[in-house]
Amino acid sequence: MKEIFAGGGSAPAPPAPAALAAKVRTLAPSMTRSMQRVAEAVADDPAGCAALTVTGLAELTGTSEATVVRTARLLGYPGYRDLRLALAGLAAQQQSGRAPAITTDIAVDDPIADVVAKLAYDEQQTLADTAAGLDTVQLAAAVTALAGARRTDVYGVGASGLVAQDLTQKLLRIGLLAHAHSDPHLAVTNAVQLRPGDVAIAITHSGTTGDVIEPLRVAFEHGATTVAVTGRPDSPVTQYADHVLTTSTARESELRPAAMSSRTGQLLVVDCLFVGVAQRTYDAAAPALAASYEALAHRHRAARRGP
Amino acid sequence: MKEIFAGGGSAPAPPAPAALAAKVRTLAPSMTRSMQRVAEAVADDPAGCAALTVTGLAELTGTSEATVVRTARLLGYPGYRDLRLALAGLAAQQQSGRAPAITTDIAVDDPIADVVAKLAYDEQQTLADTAAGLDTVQLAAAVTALAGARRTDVYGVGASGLVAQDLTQKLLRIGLLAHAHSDPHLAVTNAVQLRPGDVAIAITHSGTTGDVIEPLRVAFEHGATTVAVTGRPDSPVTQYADHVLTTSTARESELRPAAMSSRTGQLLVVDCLFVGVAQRTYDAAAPALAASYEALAHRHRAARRGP
DNA sequence: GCCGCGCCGAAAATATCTTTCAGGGTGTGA
DNA sequence: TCACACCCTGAAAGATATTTTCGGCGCGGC
Repeated sequence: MKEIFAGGGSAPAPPAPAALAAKVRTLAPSMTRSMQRVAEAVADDPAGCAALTVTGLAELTGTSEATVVRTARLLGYPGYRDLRLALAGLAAQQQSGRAPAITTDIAVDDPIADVVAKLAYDEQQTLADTAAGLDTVQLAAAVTALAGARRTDVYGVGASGLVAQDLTQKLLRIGLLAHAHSDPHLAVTNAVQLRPGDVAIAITHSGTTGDVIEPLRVAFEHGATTVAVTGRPDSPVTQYADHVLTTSTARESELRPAAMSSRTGQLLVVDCLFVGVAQRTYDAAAPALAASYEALAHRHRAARRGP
Repeated sequence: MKEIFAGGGSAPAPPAPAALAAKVRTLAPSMTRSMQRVAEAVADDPAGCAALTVTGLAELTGTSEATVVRTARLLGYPGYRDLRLALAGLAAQQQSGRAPAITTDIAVDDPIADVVAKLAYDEQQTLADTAAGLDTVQLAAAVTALAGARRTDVYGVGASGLVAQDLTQKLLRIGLLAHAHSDPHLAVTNAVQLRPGDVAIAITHSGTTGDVIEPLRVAFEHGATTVAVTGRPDSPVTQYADHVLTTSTARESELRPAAMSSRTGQLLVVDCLFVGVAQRTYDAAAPALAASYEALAHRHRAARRGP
């Protein structure tokens, strides 16, 4: 984190320290075939690849040096040299730290205890990857925009719609004006009302959901500050986003649809946004939170025991 | 050239992985003045040195490249390149080792990066705790009931309402008849329709939410199989629950409302239920999942590039 | 004071990494 | 169906980084 370059234009993208496996999964879909081979080799055996030179890795993956360098660039490093360094770090972490654990997928005949263990592990992994890959500069910018917004609209459909609602509920609790839209038509008609100083947030894992992109585009063109929460930082939705917050993409499969693991990462991002805003507006947020808690008290029955 | 084979027979010592600081101290007495300066710099700030080239490190220590290489050799590495790799690994290890220090609560003035780390850590903890505390027998029973249910009603209000909707969405996707109720009146009027063989699920963290307990009670009294997903296994809601699924309760505080961490555990339970049911009804669930995926395809825009 | 020993750094030699450029494949539009 | 354009891909040239070589210089012994 203390990297030398203070540089800093728009998106310097800090070289991932240990969020590499996550980044590979996140960016893999936007890679060409050859680059995917390289990325796969790297994610598969960080230690082994760290011991290889560009030429070695190129030969191993049956590609050329140029492709290896290109892949390193795509992953956010200045060149292969730095990727190799990060790889060595990752290898060390893996060796010393946690066990590789359960790498297998969920099978149809897995006992229920295994299902629990695998799902829990997977979601933990998603959280760790998302946290590691989250661009705190973008996050801070989004928080600032939210904290000062006149109103905030959040777009999401399907599973992401629930995440949108979750964010809205939280923001309302601290006194902010927020609304979640899952109806594409209403979303667009509302987006037209937005103006500079307002905030629009689109939540979509694939980044290609037209029903969510469209209102964000409208909001963007009306001058609102736009934020995209997506698992694909190069997807269409980011075209209209001032700030992009990337969630991790975990393995998915037949019994484990994308919606399941993506949701976990999205919720973490949403929580971060919420806490960030609550910090910024603490004087107003704290009493608002207390008040909303108080207001619900009478709807709870006394517990048999306990506090 | 020598990169490939570790060569052989009488290799005196494999490159130290992390025992570098110790090695420096051990070998320091046998070093020349210049080499000591290099070794000291390396032991002092592995991360910083890993970012430097031979020339950079030589300048930093006021020595020459040759000396740096000689030092690397003395420490047991083939050359500076490999020392640097080990250094990067060491730095990564040190950094990750520092991570568990985030046991403290989120403060108002925490930098955003800390917020992300703390939230992620907390939610991971919640997942681990929930997975560990989940009664697989109860879970299996609930899955069996769900898989054979004529219809399923899920009750939840507030943040838990979103979890209820999440479960409903999933069950619908695999062809089960499910409905989420967050309106207490409608929930009760629907609960009256339930009969043996049907399933009712109540989701409430505190276990004391009257709006959720009431419909579950009605369902229970009408002979439906009832399930409670709650953080308090001894709370009122469990009175009317045939099966109780316990979620973990993480720390909460002013800036971290209960809704945030409880939701994570609830979603894990919901995911487990879903996967469990999908396993049991695989022959019907798999094509249903595929179909729902297919149905959405045309609502996605093409990504900028693809595999 | 002279000599030998070995540490030290500048510069050459080599390996490694990066960039450039042109060939080839793929999908698209006519 | 054919032609076009785009973009992936790898070979080789160009730039950096690392390693080796070699001669100077200080230090202690005689």
